[in-house]
Amino acid sequence: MPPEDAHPATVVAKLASRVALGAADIEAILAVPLEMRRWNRAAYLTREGAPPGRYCRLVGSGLALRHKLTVAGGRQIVSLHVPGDFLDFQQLFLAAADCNIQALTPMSTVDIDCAALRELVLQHPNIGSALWIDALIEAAISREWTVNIGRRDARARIVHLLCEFVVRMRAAGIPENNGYELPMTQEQIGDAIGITSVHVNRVLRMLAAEGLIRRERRSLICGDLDAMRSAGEFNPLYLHVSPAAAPREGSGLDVGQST
Amino acid sequence: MPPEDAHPATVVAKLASRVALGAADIEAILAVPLEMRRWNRAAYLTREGAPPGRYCRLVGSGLALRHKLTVAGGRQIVSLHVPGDFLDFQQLFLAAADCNIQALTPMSTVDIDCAALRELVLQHPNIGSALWIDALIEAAISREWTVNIGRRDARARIVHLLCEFVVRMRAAGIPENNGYELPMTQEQIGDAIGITSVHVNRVLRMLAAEGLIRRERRSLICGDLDAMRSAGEFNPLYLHVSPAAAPREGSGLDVGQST
DNA sequence: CGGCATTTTGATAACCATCAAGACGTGTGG
DNA sequence: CCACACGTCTTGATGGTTATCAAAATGCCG
Repeated sequence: MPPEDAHPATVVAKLASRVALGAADIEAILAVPLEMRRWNRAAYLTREGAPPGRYCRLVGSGLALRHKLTVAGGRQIVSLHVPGDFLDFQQLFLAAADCNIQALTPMSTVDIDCAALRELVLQHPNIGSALWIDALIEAAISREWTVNIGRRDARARIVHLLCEFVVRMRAAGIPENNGYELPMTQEQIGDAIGITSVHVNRVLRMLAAEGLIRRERRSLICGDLDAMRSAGEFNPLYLHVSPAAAPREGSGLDVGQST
Repeated sequence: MPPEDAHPATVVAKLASRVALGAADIEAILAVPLEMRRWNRAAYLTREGAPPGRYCRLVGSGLALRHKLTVAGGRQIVSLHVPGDFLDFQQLFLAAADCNIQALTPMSTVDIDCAALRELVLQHPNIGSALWIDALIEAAISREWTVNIGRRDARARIVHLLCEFVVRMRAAGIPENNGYELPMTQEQIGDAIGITSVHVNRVLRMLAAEGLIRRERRSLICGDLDAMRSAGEFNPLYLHVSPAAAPREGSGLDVGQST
């Protein structure tokens, strides 16, 4: 399933989706050395506390996540990353990673030399803007996760997670194939929304019984999107997807302004 | 209590704390028009959904917070901001605010013209780096809040919040006066860590009975810092405070590398 | 001094965690 | 191709943490 998409065009396309690039920008990007790397499921790309590595990576194909472990042995997944997402801006400017980065599925990354990318960001305003936008959206997503975990019940949390996943996959340009499958185990879902896998199981079968979701193998699929949106209190404003990029009115997950 | 500290030196000092500035950088900063503004307690600086305003602000004195409201009427505070913190990088690059910004105490902000700051960030690599560092640390804090809310019980959550507050105030250079007072109501504390004010009350009196914290008026004060750190599973790595900036070994809140 | 926000306390119930054990599936190796 | 092993899912029983509701006490501010 993961394609062989590791060339510079990936990076150009990613940045161009955020901001208009000039010829000089594109030339500069193409001049930066890139590498593609493949990762097995569950492979660690970075560990908490590790000093910056040589590369700053973005997801080429597949899915990644970041998580932190608590002293008590608990685990909290703090973010999910779809193709096109940068994984570790921290590498560029901070002295240590504050969380673990792990492959959720078999995946590939496009690895950019940190020093070169830092130059690109700091010397080319358009590229700098594009990365700023990415980082700020990531921060907004993180805040919404906090809200989700802090102020919604288990049912709404799961639904909200799924809604966000669908909108982000669409915005990333991943073609839909009878819905998007979220390939997480029930334990991983629990770790993402702050409940136990046992409770995830019970809520999931309730949702399936209601027809809100479908379940296949190790995956979840959105069923009734409109119902999902209201059940999950989902308002995609925080994803800052441009209306142009958000496909299909009436699909139940429009990007509107409503409060 | 809030001083009259709105001149450019505040901004220079803030940025210089993150990265070494050259003469040209400082000159550029000093050339940017600044304004100081005062806010009453509970005043809204920004509302969710609002388009970018003219100014990007940083806290001069006092405390601010950001929060989001849920459809069900709940409220989640997603961040707390101490003097020196930038409040809304989003203004610079995104089309709408994704959460509300509100004054926790009477406070002042240093307001920087957005266009001018954007120029500064994109044209001056050192200044760009400084803001990147700030934004990345803010993101790391947001992730830790997610962990706190998702995977710790009410007692540890409160203690963790207090520990973080102390370290951040110290790092911000706020002089300590028999400990730092966190001036939040029990309802606000509940909204920050995802529990109800009633439960906050019960946990708070337990903590006070143990001597872990002191309570005065509408404030909380750290008592036994070493005990706090372990009770809150607090590891300040994620705050990325440079060891040099972290005062006083043995104070119980050292910035170490331990997992 | 009065009004209002905040804190406090108690009683009850909901939601979710925990523990345990069995069923199911999926991938691997013989 | 089958058998086995292991991860994942499922289910039940029980208990704990926290929410909810209500009301009184306290303290702050004008």
